[in-house]
Amino acid sequence: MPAASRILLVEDDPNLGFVTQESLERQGFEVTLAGNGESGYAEFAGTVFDLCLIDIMLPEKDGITLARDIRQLNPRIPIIFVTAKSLKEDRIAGFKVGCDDYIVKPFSMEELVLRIQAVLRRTKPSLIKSEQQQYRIGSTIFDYKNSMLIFETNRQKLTHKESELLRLLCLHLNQVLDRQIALNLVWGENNFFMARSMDVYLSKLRKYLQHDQSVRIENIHGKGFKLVVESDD
Amino acid sequence: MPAASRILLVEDDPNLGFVTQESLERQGFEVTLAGNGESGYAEFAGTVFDLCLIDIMLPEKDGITLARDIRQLNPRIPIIFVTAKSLKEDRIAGFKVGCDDYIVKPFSMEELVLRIQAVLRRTKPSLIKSEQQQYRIGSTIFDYKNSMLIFETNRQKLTHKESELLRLLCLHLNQVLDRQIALNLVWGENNFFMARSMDVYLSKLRKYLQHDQSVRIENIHGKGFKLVVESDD
DNA sequence: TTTCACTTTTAACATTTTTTAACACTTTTT
DNA sequence: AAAAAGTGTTAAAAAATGTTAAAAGTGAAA
Repeated sequence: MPAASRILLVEDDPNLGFVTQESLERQGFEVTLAGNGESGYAEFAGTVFDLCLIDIMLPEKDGITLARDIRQLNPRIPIIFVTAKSLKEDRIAGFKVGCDDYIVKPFSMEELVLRIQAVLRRTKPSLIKSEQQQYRIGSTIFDYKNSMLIFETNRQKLTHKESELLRLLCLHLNQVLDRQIALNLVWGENNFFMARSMDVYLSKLRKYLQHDQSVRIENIHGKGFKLVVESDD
Repeated sequence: MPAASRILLVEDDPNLGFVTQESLERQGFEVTLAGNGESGYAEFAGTVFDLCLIDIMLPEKDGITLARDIRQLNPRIPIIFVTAKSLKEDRIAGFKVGCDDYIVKPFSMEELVLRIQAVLRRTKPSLIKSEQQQYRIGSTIFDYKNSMLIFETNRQKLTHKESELLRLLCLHLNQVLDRQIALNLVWGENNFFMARSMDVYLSKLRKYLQHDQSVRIENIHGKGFKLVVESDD
């Protein structure tokens, strides 16, 4: 069991800060919360972190400046920016290239956690090497790395999007996967047509899994989807 | 471990300037940022640099003038120009001859870094001598320097473009190589026909590598390609 | 210069992946 | 109950990719 990833969270809104800290700690991260850029910098200078989560709009020392200063200390530290929706396109284009990912307020903890894990998986593979590349869905095996579903002697190759969506469902096994989150993470955007496209993909995944009686993809109306596996204990 | 390459970046847009500086520093370069031609010239006169990255459109002293003045001080310094897309063809043709490479805004940091490395490799081979000239792809050896693929007793000579494309894939081993970036770097332009041409090359590379069961070139629809090597650990 | 060998691009056609449209059905709201 | 919103499914359309072969380009040798 690898040590927990250490996250520096810099957020000036105390409420959002506490809630985020708690949620991330519940997910097994070690989180240090700083309320402004100055103390964020001080924390970073004094401790070793695996990732920084920085609000762009900070009083005094803004997030981008802080990120620059932090990178001065450690050029390779992964940084995720938190931005308000109101930011102009060009401003976004500007900082996009300077960070590993970004998330738009208001965001769900679930999406945040998934983004953090994705960044850590890319940048510090050793930290989450234990992450499984194969998922067991009832008596079906989902080989994510090779985009393959294996049931008895049948092998079904999956396309990239099928594979990404199914992986998200697996990560939420027997829990609800929120529609918006899935759209943001797999399709990158969130409009009517992409939503319909996702429905088509869910239909495909259901077809691939239909031979396995103990498995189904349920819809929670207005919320999302749940990959349900009946336990045969 | 060679010392970091020192880059003089002259860019008047502060946001883009900072972001670019950060990203390059993250890649291990030492970057000095100047906000206009005058201070750029002053910096160059006072310090030793390995490469200059100059925006064409600068207030007061424009990029081309600055480059000329800099070359007066050091005729062999590599220069990369940054240009806006709007520039007229003839203007581009004009400055192309005066620099080692150029990149069109908006660009991705990934592409910029690859271009810088390519220029340094050409002009200051000693600075990145540590760069490997041979890549291991599964049980196949790719000898980039000699444009040769070696598998057991088979040797396959590669053409220049085959070799460049394969090298890019190797640099992104098990990661996605963006289509646009590959096109910009290997073909220099990015249109329908060049894209089709690249597909033909990918097909050729697949054929060369097909004997090696642990190697494949995957397509990520709409994104790019990934050279995947199954680890046999 | 012409020829030859080789590289690269273009064209053509097959296939795969993704999106869009259409229609039936379900759930929630009014 | 009727209307509206949401979902399930299938098929068609559009876009992207894989592959092969012919055409065009290139440079060196005869």
